[in-house]
Amino acid sequence: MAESMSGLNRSHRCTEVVNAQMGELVTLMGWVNKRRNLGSLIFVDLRDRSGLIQLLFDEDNIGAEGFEKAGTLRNEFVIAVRGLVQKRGGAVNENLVTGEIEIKVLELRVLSESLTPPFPVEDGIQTKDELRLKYRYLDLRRPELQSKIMLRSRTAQSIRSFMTSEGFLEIETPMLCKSTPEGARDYLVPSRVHPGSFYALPQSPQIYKQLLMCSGYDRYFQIAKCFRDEDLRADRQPEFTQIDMEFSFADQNVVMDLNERLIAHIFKEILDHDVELPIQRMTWQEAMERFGSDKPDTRFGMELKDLTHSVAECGFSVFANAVSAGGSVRGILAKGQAEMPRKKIDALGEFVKTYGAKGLAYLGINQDGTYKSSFAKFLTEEEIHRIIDEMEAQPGDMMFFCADTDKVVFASLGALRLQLGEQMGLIDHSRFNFLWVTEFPLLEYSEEQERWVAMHHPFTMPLESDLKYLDTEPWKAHAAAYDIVLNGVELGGGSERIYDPEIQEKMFEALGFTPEEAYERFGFLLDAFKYGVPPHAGLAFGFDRLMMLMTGAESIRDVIAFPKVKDASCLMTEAPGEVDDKQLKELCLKLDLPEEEQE
RNA sequence: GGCCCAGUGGCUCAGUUGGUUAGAGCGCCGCCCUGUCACGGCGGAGGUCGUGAGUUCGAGUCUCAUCUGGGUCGCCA
Repeated sequence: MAESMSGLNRSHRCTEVVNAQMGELVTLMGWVNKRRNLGSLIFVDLRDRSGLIQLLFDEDNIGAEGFEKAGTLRNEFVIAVRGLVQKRGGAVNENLVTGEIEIKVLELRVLSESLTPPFPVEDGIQTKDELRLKYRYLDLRRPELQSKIMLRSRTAQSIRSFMTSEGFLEIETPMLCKSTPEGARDYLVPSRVHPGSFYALPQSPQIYKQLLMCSGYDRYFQIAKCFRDEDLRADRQPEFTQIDMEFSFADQNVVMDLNERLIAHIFKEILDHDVELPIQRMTWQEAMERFGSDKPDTRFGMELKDLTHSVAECGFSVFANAVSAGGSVRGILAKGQAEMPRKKIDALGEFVKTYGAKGLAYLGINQDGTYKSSFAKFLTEEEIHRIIDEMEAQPGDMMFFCADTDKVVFASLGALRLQLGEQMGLIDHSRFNFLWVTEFPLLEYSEEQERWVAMHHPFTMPLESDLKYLDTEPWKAHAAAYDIVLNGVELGGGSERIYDPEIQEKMFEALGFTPEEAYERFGFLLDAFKYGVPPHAGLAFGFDRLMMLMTGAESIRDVIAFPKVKDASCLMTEAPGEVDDKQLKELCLKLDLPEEEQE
């Protein structure tokens, strides 16, 4: 039976008691983490979000009735105790902040009992995600998760105070927005008042923040919820949080400088880690050529080498054909891996196939100077030597090569590099390597839509030097767009924005919108640009990803209080769920489910 | 949508070439225990092996389908 806490006021959190006086009377409330019943002496570890403290129950202090009640305590009961702070009678527990003290309990109230939890509420459990997520409220009691969620809160606070001190205003933007045709799939919300019409949940506050610049707010930020109806990954949730910001009268250097200082501020304040400024910059082209990725992990080398010209005429037709088809041949060097067993090489070959590669050529140099290779037999000794020279390989080294279009070669070798870097233990996991990747292409070709789409978003300013391409060859243009990368994870991205309606209209044209379509979708923005708009630029961080990296979490789920699973459902609430006919009718909606999903 | 991995008491796992009554640790329940902190001791309960078909004299084990969760490619302005 639950008892009332009436008349008691919590005086401390558990670990805050270390600051109390010996002999002081304290009132604590929390969860039973563990009990140790020695017969006529009962120890209980009391837990709250601050940590643990040991409670001591014996009949002399709490009386017969109280002692009997203490005997009924079980894990996860919520209790309140009044008692005296004292030095432990037994050994000190070095593992606890409160290891030298304990509470001699004078009064116990059981505020709430608990069933036996379905998994242990403690760190280091191996319980399946499925069960943890169903009982998320229990999982969130575990110290390792609590520390991540609390770190997230402190980080948000740190961001707010920094941004505010830099003259940014925190302004909220709508959750019910207009659906945009570009970018990710929208989550739609039907309108009751406008039957047949839908709101969309924001993929980002992009347009609103640009309008705030039009309105003269100058420096805006928001810790904003965003929604994208796309498939999940270990670092991707359908609803997520961005640190979103926009600057007026600023170019990309202003944005990058402020964000470097923001990052340094957060890492110092929250992790006591010094971020070396300025953060290294690299163009998109350089990132692709050196690392095969637009988000390079710069914690280790093993960079790609371009062999296209060296092998263009060689006797291995796979290489020669790729080159004559306009593609490239590139390789990476795995130091000291010449002994790699065939089975492992084959596994790596299968691995790169998932990135579109048709195969993986390899060339190892044995210590005795002989070769272990899938293709050396097609080459002259001279051709082999040229490759070895270009790769800077030594006896004992292994080389891997990929020949295809640049897109496939970069994707395959970029992924292979990460895989090998991890397998060979080249990655120092204690490091935080930041990197700016700049000058992204303005457009990229969408095979699915059979047209050019904006790589960043349609409001991204082309580089001034590339404006000349807009009318005739827009795919050649690069953008004043930049991503910030941490340890190979895309943390955030931003750009200078178009503020000239003429350029914006050309951009829409390049994307294949007729002026009418562009006006239909973004007329309000184009109109706004006609009434005096400051040059502006901005950036948005993935807050969840930042927290994931700052806490060392393996999954983004560990830094989100109530995450969704792979199919975007919630195992705890079982959202999404069906709604009743009355609700549908009110919205003038009728279901038209595919055959196999009907009962 | 494709590919890969996993699913055995509450939890984590073991389970041999298919062969008696499916085991262990932790947890749980009961009794005992005055300095424990992975408390200890004694005893006990608890499993249609994710689900459904199939092969077989016989299936936790083999086959197929399916469900659930994870990872990944596509997708993610």
